[in-house]
Amino acid sequence: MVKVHKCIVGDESACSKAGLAIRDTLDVVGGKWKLVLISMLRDGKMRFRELSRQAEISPRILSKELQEMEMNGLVTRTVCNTKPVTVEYALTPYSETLSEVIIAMHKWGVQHRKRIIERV
Amino acid sequence: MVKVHKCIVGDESACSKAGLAIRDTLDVVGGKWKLVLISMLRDGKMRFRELSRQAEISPRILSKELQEMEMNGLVTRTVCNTKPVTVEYALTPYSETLSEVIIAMHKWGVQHRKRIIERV
DNA sequence: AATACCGGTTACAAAAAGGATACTATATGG
DNA sequence: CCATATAGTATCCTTTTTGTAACCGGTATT
Repeated sequence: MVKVHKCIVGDESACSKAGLAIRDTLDVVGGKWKLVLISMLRDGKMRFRELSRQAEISPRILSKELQEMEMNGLVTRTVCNTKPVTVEYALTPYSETLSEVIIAMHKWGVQHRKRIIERV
Repeated sequence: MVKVHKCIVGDESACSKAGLAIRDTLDVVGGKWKLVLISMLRDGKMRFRELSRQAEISPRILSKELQEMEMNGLVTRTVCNTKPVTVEYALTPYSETLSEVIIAMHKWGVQHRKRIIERV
């Protein structure tokens, strides 16, 4: 399940110009939910239902997203021996390499919202 | 065409937990192409065909993406009085507020690719 | 006239993403 | 026995996104 874009050797310029690195990142963390979920999990581990409710994401999609993120080494899935079985999702250390991205996007979202609202 | 997510007043916690700011950012700059195009335009203005060829993006999609980015104040479109009419697309000053995001994603893409390749 | 380049648009098709609903199975409390 | 809660899965369907191919109007070259 390794995803990296083809890059012709010696064609560095074209590759970098076409935003190869950006596309690699988007392959792992693109889409509507992954960055949002990671952002939420930064406050601490959460259970499936909890994530589903707070993000308002359907179980089907949530399940799929979490599996993909697990495969990419971004989250761990832990089954707990509780009365009704619960499952905890938590970020891995590797996911912390994404913090710059998350923080930058969070900051931008906040300032952009201000910009939009202030000029009503 | 203003896009910001609803946020119930006084419900700050739930909103921030659900990654509201991240979603706002993704609304403007999410999808397969916008960040790639901005990243390319950071090296200087480009014409329509140039962008289309280098990014390997079809004219239809490119046109749509550029229009959306123009509406969001991220790029400018300038028609030039040349032999066959050419059109230049360039980043706006506002788009520079995205540079942290772009740089972070670029860096992550590069390091992630390394990580993937080194453990073949 | 024929060709080719520019910046697109139109019509159509395919694929990916997302969502609604119901349902599995286990277990607790009433 | 019934309701509720847990974590999902299965099925079906709609929406969004992306792509392909052809084409237009204009200009320049051959």
